Amino acid sequence: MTAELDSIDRKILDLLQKDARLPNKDLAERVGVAPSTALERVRSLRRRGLITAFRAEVDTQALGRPLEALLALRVRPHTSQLVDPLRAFVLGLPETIALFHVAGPQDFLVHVAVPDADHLHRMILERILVRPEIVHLETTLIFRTERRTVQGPVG
Amino acid sequence: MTAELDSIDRKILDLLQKDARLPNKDLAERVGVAPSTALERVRSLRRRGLITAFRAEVDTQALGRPLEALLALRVRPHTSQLVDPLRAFVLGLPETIALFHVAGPQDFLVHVAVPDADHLHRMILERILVRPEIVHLETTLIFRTERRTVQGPVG
DNA sequence: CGTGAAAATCTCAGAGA
DNA sequence: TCTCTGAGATTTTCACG
Repeated sequence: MTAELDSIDRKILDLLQKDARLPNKDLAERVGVAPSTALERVRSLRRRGLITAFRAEVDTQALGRPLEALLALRVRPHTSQLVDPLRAFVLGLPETIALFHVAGPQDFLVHVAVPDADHLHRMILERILVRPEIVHLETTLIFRTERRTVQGPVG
Repeated sequence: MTAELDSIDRKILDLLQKDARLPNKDLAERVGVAPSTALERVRSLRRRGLITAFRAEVDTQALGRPLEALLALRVRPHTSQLVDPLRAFVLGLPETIALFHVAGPQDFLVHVAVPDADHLHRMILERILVRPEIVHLETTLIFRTERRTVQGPVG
């Protein structure tokens, strides 16, 4: 079937989340199968949609954007006529890292990385708040972001 | 120096964020240099800390955890004696995808992926709120998460 | 799921701009 | 300092058992 994962699949997912470039030969050895088998497992995981992409992670600090923040946006009226273009707009901003469309009074959380507080301030005033559909904005500075690898079905 | 990026570096960062497994030969061709040069560029980007990792992205929905949420935690007293163990605890939860340590009254935002609302509910009651240092928790459901590739220095 | 061999790629030393 | 060429070493990949 489509969602059955055995222990080999789970090990592969774990290893490739830590290093997407792990050579197939090494991957095979670490999970205890032949390289051809590992290759087919990885392909299957991609086909079934469990692995969606292989991505390089870039350090925004090294890129000259050491300051991260979350912008909580309230959009009114909350219709797709307004929401869809806004989403496209936000994702088009070079400062944006991620966008969460959330339930509750704050409709969007925008994760941004910027060079400094002044840049953030100007960006908010000159590019975000000028949009009339945004009726409220709250800024939260991020001290630190940490990510985990995702394991299989929990609990 | 350490932070200078030319247009080739920027193209490489862009391409590898979209596909970390792009063969070096193809990468070289796309950015217009010899394979050996592309190889050295990528190594240099890693050495200089611009590329921090190559990771496979896993679909939490396909993994049986279709529901995402953000948990805003307030920790009191906000001392490293309490905060550091809490951070380790949260990052150890299998439900956790990411952890933001933020400024403001909500000290932490925990991004989680769970099988369903019931699981989320039980997790919060039985594993989070039982910790006495957590004096407040607010749950925000996520309808949709979207990520962008990170570009070079902004505006 | 594994074996084995062909095809493709990676990687480095050496040379050149 | 940065890049390219060329070729040997390694890996990827597939047909078949």
